[in-house]
This record gives sequence, structure tokens and C-alpha cells, in this order.
Amino acid sequence: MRQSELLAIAADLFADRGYVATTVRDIADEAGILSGSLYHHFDSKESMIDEILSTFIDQTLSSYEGVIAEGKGPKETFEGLVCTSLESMVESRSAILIYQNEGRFLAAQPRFSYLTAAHRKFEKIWTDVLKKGVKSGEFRDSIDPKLVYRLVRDTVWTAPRWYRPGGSLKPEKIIEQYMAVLVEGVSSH
Amino acid sequence: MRQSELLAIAADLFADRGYVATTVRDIADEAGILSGSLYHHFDSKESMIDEILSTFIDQTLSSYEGVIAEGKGPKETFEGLVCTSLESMVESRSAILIYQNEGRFLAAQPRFSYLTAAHRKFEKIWTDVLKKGVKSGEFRDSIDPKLVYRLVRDTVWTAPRWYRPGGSLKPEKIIEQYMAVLVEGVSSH
DNA sequence: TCGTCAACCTAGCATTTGCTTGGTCAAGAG
DNA sequence: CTCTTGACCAAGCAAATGCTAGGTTGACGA
Repeated sequence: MRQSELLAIAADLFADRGYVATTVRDIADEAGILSGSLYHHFDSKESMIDEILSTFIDQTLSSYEGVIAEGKGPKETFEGLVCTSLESMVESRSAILIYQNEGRFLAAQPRFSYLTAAHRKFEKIWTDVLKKGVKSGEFRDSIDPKLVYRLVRDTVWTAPRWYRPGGSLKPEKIIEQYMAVLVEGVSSH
Repeated sequence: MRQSELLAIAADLFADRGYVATTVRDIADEAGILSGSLYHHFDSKESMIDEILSTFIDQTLSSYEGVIAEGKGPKETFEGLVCTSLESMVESRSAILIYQNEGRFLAAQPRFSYLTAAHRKFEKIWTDVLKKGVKSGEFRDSIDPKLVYRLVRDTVWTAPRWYRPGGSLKPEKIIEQYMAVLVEGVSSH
């Protein structure tokens, strides 16, 4: 399918230069076609980012639910959430960046109201795990679940900003270091 | 001075909507003047963001140097760096956001080469402290200074994304929680 | 009273932007 | 051989964008 190829190209450009700064001519150039030809595949520039974001949200949500479904304790579940978030950096790098950079602005439009809904679901999943960990004593009871959720989310979803796929810095190394700091950061001693 | 008022307006808009998405007419509207009148104060839209960013970098660098100059141990110095970074969120909220969101793209232009230079200075300051902490045994020797620097930097500089000045969530609360997680996250036990 | 000057306006130009319309072309089905 | 269809091109339009050139206004000092 040509559509998904074009979407991947668009996603990379949106992630690198920003959605507004990327023109439909930029995307077409990268694909080796003319800008008008894009409209054979998509209604509008907006529908491209729409597709990118909704796909990313579906994937993320189901990967989170998979971790929850394992039914492990709070600490291991927390580790699982951190791990899967960081792992998605490899395949969904540009989507994460777009979600982070353009999400807030787009969420104001009715078309992208699902962004706000997803945001709330993410928050509930993370804070639930954190609260359970505090109850079980595995996490310090001084932590504020909502605030720590934001900290962790921002931390794991900002790594794609400087992570370069195929670079010498391997994802495993990043995951190992980030997991250690974050888990130690919330655990009681 | 009218210039600084206009700069503050521009900074807020750049931070909220993005540099490219903000038009000179947006800025002028917010200031209650016409777009052409902006060019009585500034050479170009680009020179506005230039001024905003270089001011922010000067402030940040000198605040970091102030912390270093206190000559305390690695752990307390690290705490000081985290603290001053989070504190700057109140007065330099928009500048931090602009630096984070537009920095990478702008740094490619010769005019903004100072961004790359500043980035290197920031990295050196943070990693030096982390290395010293590892040597002294206060920080775990398993941590990778460069990676943990990125983690901490991204974490403290992403908070302005959702922090709302004047909101019910006080900066002190954020600083307390963030400091606890980050310091515990790198410390040895 | 006159001259100066910062701040702003009026009007518009050149370019870029997202998108449209009508057409071409090659591959595959019947 | 014809017909359909998916992928693309050619050409351009209306709106938006950064910026410019020349003029107006009101405060202030000499």
C-alpha cells in the first residue's frame, strides 16, 4: 500500500520539522511525487496527522493493557509500563514526537478530541499502578501519583527527541538506565 | 521599554502554538497593534526568537554557575541544579518551551549556532557533577552520566509543558516531588 | 513655537501555502 | 483488444505570510 509509505514519510517530517513547518510539497518531494498527487491518497494534510496519531494511540493503549493483563504486582507492572513505553521508541519514534509536540495544540479542535480522551486513559493507567504500589508499601508513600505520573511519562516520551535509530547508542542501554533511575526513584528503601 | 513587552507576548505565543505556527499578525494582535508596527522594534520575526533564546541561555548558564560556585558536594550540587532548573520554570516558562521545541531545528542555522555551544556547556556541567557523585560513592556507579543527564534535563525542562502559572498546583510541590524522585533515582543505598 | 523622535498606521507586494481540476499512463481483468 | 482502476502529473487559484515604504500622531525638550 502506497498510503502507509507516504504516512511514514510524513510522520518523519512532522516529527523532525514540526507539523506546521512541514509543507505538503516537502512530503511529496521526499516521496518523489508532486504535491497534488498526495490528494489522491489523503483528504488533507490534517487527515495525515490524524491517521498517524490515532494509530499510535491505539497501539500504545493496547500495549499498556497487555502489561496490566499480566496481573503482576505494582512494581513489576510499573517496570513493564516503563519498558514498553521505551521500547515503542524504536518503531513509533516519530509518532511519539508528534503526539508530544503537536498534541496539545491539536486537542483543541473537535476532530482531535480523542487525544484528550486518550490522555485521560493514560493517566488513569499509570496513577492506578502508582497508587497500588504505595498501598503495598513497594513505593514511597510520599509520592504524589499524578505528579510522578507526569514525570515518568514526560521522561520516557522525551527520549525519542534525541534517540537516533541505528545509532551507536542502543535502545537496550537506554531502557536499562531509565528503568533503574525511575524505579529506584519511586521505590521505598 | 515596549520591546520587552512585545518579546514577552511573542514568547508566550511561540511557546503555546510553536514558532512557525505563530504569525507576526498574531503577535501584533495580542499587543494591540498592527503587524507592520512590529518592525519598528525588531528586524524580523527571527530576531525575536533569537533574543528570547539567547537571554534564556545566559540566565540558565549563570544560574548553573552560581550553584557550582557554592562549592558543595556532588549530591547537594546535583540537588541545586535540579532545583534551579525547576525554579526557572516560573519566570522563564515560555523560553524553556521554545528552547526545547524549536531548539533542534534552529540550531541548524548558522545564526543559532550558539544553541549547540550552550547545549555542550549544559551537558558538561551536569555530567561533571554526576561523575563526581559516582566517584564519591554518593551516586550508584552503574549510572551512565551522559544518559542520566539527558533523563534529568528532559524531565525538569518538560514540566513547563503542563505547568500553569497561577494554577492550584504550586511550583514548590512540583520541585519537592521531582527532586525526591530524581535524587533517589541516582543515589546509592 | 518648533523640531525631534519613538510608536504606530495605511496599504500593499512577493512568496508560500493547502488544495483543486482535468488530464495521462501503465497494469491487470474480461 | 477494450475497459477499468490506481497512481500520478500539469497548471493554477485563493488565502495567508513575512516584510516594506511612506505617512501620521502625540509627547517632550530647547
